[in-house]
Amino acid sequence: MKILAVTLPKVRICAVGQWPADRIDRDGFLILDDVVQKEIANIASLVSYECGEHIYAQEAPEQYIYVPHSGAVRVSHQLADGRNQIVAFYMPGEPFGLGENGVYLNSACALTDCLLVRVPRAALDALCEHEPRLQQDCLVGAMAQLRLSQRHLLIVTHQRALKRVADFLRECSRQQEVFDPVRNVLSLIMDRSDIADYLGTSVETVSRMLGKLEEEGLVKRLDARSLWLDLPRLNDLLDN
Amino acid sequence: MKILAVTLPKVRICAVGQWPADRIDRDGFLILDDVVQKEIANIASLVSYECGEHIYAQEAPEQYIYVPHSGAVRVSHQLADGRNQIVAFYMPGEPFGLGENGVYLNSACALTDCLLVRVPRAALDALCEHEPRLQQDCLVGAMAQLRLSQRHLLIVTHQRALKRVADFLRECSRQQEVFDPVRNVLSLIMDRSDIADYLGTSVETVSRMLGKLEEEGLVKRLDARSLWLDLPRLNDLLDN
DNA sequence: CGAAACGTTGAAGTCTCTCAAGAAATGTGG
DNA sequence: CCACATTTCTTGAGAGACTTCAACGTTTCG
Repeated sequence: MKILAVTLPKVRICAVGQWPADRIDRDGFLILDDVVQKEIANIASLVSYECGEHIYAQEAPEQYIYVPHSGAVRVSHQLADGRNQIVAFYMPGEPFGLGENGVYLNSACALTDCLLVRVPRAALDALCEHEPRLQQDCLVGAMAQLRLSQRHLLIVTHQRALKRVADFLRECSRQQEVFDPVRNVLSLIMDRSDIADYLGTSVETVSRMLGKLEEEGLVKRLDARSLWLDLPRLNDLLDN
Repeated sequence: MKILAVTLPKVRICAVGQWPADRIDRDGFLILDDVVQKEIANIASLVSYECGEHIYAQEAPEQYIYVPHSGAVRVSHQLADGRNQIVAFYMPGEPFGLGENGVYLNSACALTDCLLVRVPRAALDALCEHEPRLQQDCLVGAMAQLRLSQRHLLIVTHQRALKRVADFLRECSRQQEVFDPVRNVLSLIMDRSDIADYLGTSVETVSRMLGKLEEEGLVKRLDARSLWLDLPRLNDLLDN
């Protein structure tokens, strides 16, 4: 981890579908007014992590909220028996760092090299006290995460492995950072075991389901991390 | 559904473990200051539902936030194939009514006869604008729900059916409304299929796992809805 | 009392996991 | 740049858990 001493870039918060249209800029990020941006800049810092580097650990004191500026982050929960549930992957603009009773609930790890905006929680809370607008944005953000979490639950409990994998690919293809809509090629930023841990299954099953999707022609493995997708047919599969 | 024309009781919001100790009263509810209570009373109404009655439907316009005053509520999500995932059960003091893009994400149904405090969302949003304290309480509440949802995911994906059922019983036994700690008897308010849909399994499996727990002496079925529990041994099972 | 809903139990079948081995990709040192 | 080690991915086979289908017992309620 390195704290960068450059001026903080504007905090960009991913906002599509959550906020009213007049609060979203053309890139799909939330518009914060200049005063708030400035006040955040006063308390936040920009930090960089290398691929694979640990950001915080489950049970560690909950000090910061993070917002990725570039790169991607994996947040997961370790169980007593050593298994691992990936709670979510975070892309630029998606805040993470949920705690409970002052400690982090999960651990976070850099999936790629990344730059994060890091905001001390206490200072953010204080700032929210006299910036109701920001407070509300936090609420809207938390509810968005709740919806995602509920959706995750639905997919993982009520779909067979094949659909889970297909759904995962579709969700990934929504992230413009990793999907080339011209060639229809998805560049996975995570390995098979991350996918398995996210979907609540095993690496072998993920691999087999990719094989099955490939047999059916819905997917083609260009290499392990690059997948050509037939999105219309994936949608068909998932919606019926 | 019946709208009751009595004076609104104090809104009581379940708060244990989420808010600082000085904001929680002796019964474990959140203390709202009198001004806020009054303003909520101005916009809220008290409504009653009979057991089994429908409260709102998935996809219906998101009009209200509800807080149970008495009774219990089941919130579930219907899938295209007709299956059902129960997202959560709500007991007195636990607000529910999550939406997205102006429509409810799930449907809600009265599990028992119940009284609910019903707050129009628009009015609540407006009230929050000049009551930062209330806004913050909403945020804290949303994060609590997010934690619950993540926990639900962990249990359902990473535990075998036996432990899922055991965990479910333990969680239920935390609700003083349904657990008699003297006799160690849990009164289930939901039927087997609700439990199955909550745990992402089938009624038959729930029944079999109860049988297995009973064989081991961790549970005794007094009747279908009344279970004697050996909590220490249930904890043992779950923590190892 | 009889019908209907709910709960339990049994048996067969399916899906997924685990274990194991081989293939492909990645990295390292000469 | 190549040989080798290591990691990651894929594929196969057997075992185990859960689901589904079916039947039967129990409770509830008109």
